[in-house]
Amino acid sequence: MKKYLNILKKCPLFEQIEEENLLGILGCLNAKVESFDKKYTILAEGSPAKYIGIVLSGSAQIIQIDYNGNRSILSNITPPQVFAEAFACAETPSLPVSVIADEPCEIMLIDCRRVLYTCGNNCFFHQQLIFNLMKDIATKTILFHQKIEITSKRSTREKLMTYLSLYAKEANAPSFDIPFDRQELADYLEVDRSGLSAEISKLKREGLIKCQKNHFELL
Amino acid sequence: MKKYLNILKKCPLFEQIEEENLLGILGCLNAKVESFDKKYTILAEGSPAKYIGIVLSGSAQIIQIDYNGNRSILSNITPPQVFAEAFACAETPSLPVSVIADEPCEIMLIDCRRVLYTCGNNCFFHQQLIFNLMKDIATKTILFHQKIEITSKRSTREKLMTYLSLYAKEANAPSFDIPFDRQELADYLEVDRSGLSAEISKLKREGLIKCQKNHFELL
DNA sequence: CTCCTTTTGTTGAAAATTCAACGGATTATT
DNA sequence: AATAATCCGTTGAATTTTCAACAAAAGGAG
Repeated sequence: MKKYLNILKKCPLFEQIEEENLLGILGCLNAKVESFDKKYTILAEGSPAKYIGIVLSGSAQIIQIDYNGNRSILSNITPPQVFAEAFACAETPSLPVSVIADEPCEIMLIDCRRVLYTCGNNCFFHQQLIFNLMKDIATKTILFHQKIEITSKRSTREKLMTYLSLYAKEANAPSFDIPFDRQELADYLEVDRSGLSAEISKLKREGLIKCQKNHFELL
Repeated sequence: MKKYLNILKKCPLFEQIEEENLLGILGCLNAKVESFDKKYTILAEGSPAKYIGIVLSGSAQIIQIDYNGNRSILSNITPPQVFAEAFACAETPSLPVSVIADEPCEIMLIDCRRVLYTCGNNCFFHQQLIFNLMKDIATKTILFHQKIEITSKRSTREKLMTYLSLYAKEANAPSFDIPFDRQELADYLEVDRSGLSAEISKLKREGLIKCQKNHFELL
């Protein structure tokens, strides 16, 4: 566990918690670490929503696949972000999404009941964890609002430009790398891939953006 | 305040709080009640995100209007639901949405700092409120997932059927009233109103649904 | 370095959505 | 009860998106 401390102390779940207490807390929470290769399923849709996940290395995606096989990407998560926490905390019986390794990654899994309910020991830290979870879930809600703002646009062009503008604002720079390849970006924006490629080319020709692979620049 | 107790004791924010303590807590939170006529703005986009709202009577809508004037409806809220709590708890500087009265309504507004931070008095209840907020925001996140699941479908028909199916599941009945008129439903599904009307007619002709105004039945 | 796989851009045709406009129906107002 | 305002379904044209197929480019494996 020790080698993960540098990541974990930056994790929103452990905000305001002293580093020297962290190892003890992890023990009390019965935290486990697992490794996953690229494309492997970390948490499967339909399985019990009892775990709070933390990305320690690599990256993962939250996805949903409908009965037609269409993939929808809800978000991309990187260290030291938390995932699946809302489902666990809302005590949803089963997960409505899958979490997939986007590259080889190490994931910490914590049974949410260990976080939400006290265990009888000296659990001074529970209140802080619950407060942190509340903040974290609230922040995620904001991100979902952004995704809805993006996908509520009616055209591929507007969806893309809204996404890029928000990303630039977040990155605080007009030039940045996005965490998606073309198909993934299409699945995030909820549009057709070939149409998206065509629209990117058009925006380039019009001199509104520059783009090479997943590097974009707003002009 | 007394006349609102019956609603407030059912409010997710006050879960597990004894009714006899509620009035005192409301005082400590400095809760205010305001009335709004239909179509009036309860909280405006861009204003500081400091209030947690509770619908005491009537109903309200969370909406977003883009630079083209297109309205997007994020959700419809009825008593005793809470709103704007995620923005307040995430300490977002300003609201990215507006809250509008959908019919005449009474709204309780609470400054979120009174909830999140202790005031020096006998604030035994803060921990419970924070726990309740966490649960409530987590539940809202699930609802956003549902909205994304609906709007990620590529056709008006699929969006509508997904919406109706989820609504029927929620209502636990094949027949139900939705809280939207046609234009509002279109703005929730993120589609064109006239196209939506046409699609509803088509589904009726095909015998897949029955519908009169805002009453729907899945066949 | 070569072969194989995956990703990406392009194209054209089919299908769907949007848009504007209109009339009928319903609801609210005076 | 009459009038005004709003809501709703329909239509056809214009625009967009989707879909399928293909070839070029990039990346990975041996």
